[in-house]
Amino acid sequence: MAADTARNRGLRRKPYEALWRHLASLASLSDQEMSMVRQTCAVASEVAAGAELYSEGDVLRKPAALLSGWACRLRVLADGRRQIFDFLLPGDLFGYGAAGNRIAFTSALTLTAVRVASVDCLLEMAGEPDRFPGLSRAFVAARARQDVFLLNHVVRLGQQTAYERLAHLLVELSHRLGEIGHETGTFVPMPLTQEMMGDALGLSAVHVNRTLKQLRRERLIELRATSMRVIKPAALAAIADFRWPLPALSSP
Amino acid sequence: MAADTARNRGLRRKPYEALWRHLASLASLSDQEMSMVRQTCAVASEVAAGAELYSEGDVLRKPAALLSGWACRLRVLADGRRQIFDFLLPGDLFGYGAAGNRIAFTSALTLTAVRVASVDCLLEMAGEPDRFPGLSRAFVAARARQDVFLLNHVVRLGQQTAYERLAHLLVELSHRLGEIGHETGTFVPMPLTQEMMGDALGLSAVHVNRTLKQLRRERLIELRATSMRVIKPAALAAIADFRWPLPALSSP
DNA sequence: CGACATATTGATGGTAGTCAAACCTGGTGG
DNA sequence: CCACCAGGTTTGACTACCATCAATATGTCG
Repeated sequence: MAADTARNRGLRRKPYEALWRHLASLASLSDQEMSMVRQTCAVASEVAAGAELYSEGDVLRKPAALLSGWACRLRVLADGRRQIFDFLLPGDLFGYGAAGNRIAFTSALTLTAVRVASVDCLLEMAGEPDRFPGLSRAFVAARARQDVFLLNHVVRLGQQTAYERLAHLLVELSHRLGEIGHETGTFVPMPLTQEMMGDALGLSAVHVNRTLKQLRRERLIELRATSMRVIKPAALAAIADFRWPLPALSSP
Repeated sequence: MAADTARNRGLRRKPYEALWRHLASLASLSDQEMSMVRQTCAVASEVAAGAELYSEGDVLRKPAALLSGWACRLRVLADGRRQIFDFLLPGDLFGYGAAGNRIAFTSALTLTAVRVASVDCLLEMAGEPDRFPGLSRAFVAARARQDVFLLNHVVRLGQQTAYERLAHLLVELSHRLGEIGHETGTFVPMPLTQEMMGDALGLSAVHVNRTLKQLRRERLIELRATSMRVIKPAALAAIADFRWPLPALSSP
C-alpha cells in the first residue's frame, strides 16, 4: 500500500495529529474540543490520487478535513489550461463555504492518495461560539488563513519572477508543514510534480524544472523524489519577500 | 423614469442609486430594507483621490459602501511593486471582514475622488436573517461575488496572455457597471489609468498601452479620456473565456 | 521486462519588460 | 492669453524571461 510506505518513511503519525496540530495552531482548544477533534478523525475514508473531492458549482454539503495526503483547489479552462488556486495539506479543512454561501466556486482534486474525515459535527460546534470558543475561532481563522494564501498567490502571479514565485511557494509550504509537525530544515513531504507547481505558479513544467535546478545549485533547497529539505529558510524568504505569520486575528 | 435621464447624461444620479441597484441585483429587498438603504446613503463623506481607505493590518471597524467614484484593494511590496487585487465600483461594499474576521488583509486606496457612506446599520440588519432576509442574502452574495472576482483574477494572472487579461478585465468591469445602471454598448465610466490596469493585471503600463491599441484597432472597444465603450461584448467575452453570471447562490 | 509518467537538458522563438523620447491634455499662474 | 508643468499616453528600439518543441534520462508500476 502506498499509504504504508509513506508513513513508514516519516514518523508514524496518529490519524488525528495533523488536524489537531493545525487547529491548535489557530486557537487554543478545550479538552472537550480536542477530544471531539480526535473522535472526528476516527472515521475516515480513503480517496485515490487524481480524484475529484468536489466540482465547481456543486452544493457543499460535506465539510471535511484532510487527514493525510495532498489535494488542491483549481479551475480548468475551456481549452484545458489548469490553474491551481491553493494546495490542501494534511490538517486542512475544505468543502465548507464562506459566510453562508454553499456553492463551490472551484473544483478540488486529490494530488496523492488521501484520507478524509467529515467535520460536520465540528462545524456545527463552531457555530456556537459561546459553548465552543476555541473551535469557533479556529474555523474562522482557518478560513482567514486560506484567504491570505489566495492573496499571496495573486501577488506571486502578478508581480514575481519564476525564481521568486518558486521560492515563495516553497517557503509557504515549508511553514505550513511546520505547523503540522514537520520541522523546517529536515526533509519534509513534497509530493508535488513539477507540472503541478507549474499549474499553480503560471509557469511551464520545463521552466519550473530549470528554476528548481537553480535553487538547488545555490544550495537553498535539496530535493528527493517525494520530499524536500529547505536548507536556508531565511534566504528563501528574503528572495520571495515572504511574510509570516498571518496578521493577528481578532477574537470575536 | 428619473433614472433614464440620469443614465443618458451619465451624471446626476441619486446618491443611493448605485448601492441600491447593486444590492437589488443580489437579492430582492423589502420596502423597509430599500428604505433603509436610501437612508444609509443620505449621510456620506467625500474622500479625495489617492487616499487610503484602510491599511493592511488595520482593525476593520467601519463597514462602508462606495456611493460614487472608484477605489481598489491592493498590496505594496517591499521594493515598491504594487499588486491590485480588485477594483471597488460605486455600490460596492468594503471594510467588513469575512466570517468574523476583523483584520484587513489588504490596503484599500481611492483611485478617484469618492463618496463613502457607513453601512454599520445595514450590516447589523444583515446579521438578522429572520427579520431582514433580503439584506442578509445580499451581504452574503456581495462577499461571495468578491471571492469569485478574486478567483477569476488568479486565472487571468496565471493562465492568460496580456490580450486575454485586458479583454477579461474590461468585460468584467463592463458587466459590473451594467449592474449599477450603465448600459453595455454605451460609453461608461473608465477612470483607470493604464498604469492602474497594469498593476492589476501584472503588466507594464507600456504593454497595457500596446494591447489596448490592438483592441481598439480590432474595433472591440472605444476609449475616451475617462470613459469607454465596449463595441463587441460577445467577442471580448469569447477572447477572455469570460463567465457570467456568478454561479447561483443558495438561499440560506 | 515494457508501458508510462516524470524529470532533465538543449535549441529556438515569442511575449512582455525596460529604457527613452515625443506628444497630449488639463490645470496653474504670471 | 499664453507659458509652463505634471501626469498620462503613445511609439520605437532593444532585451530578457519564459514557452514551446524535441530528445533523452530516470523512475515506477503492472
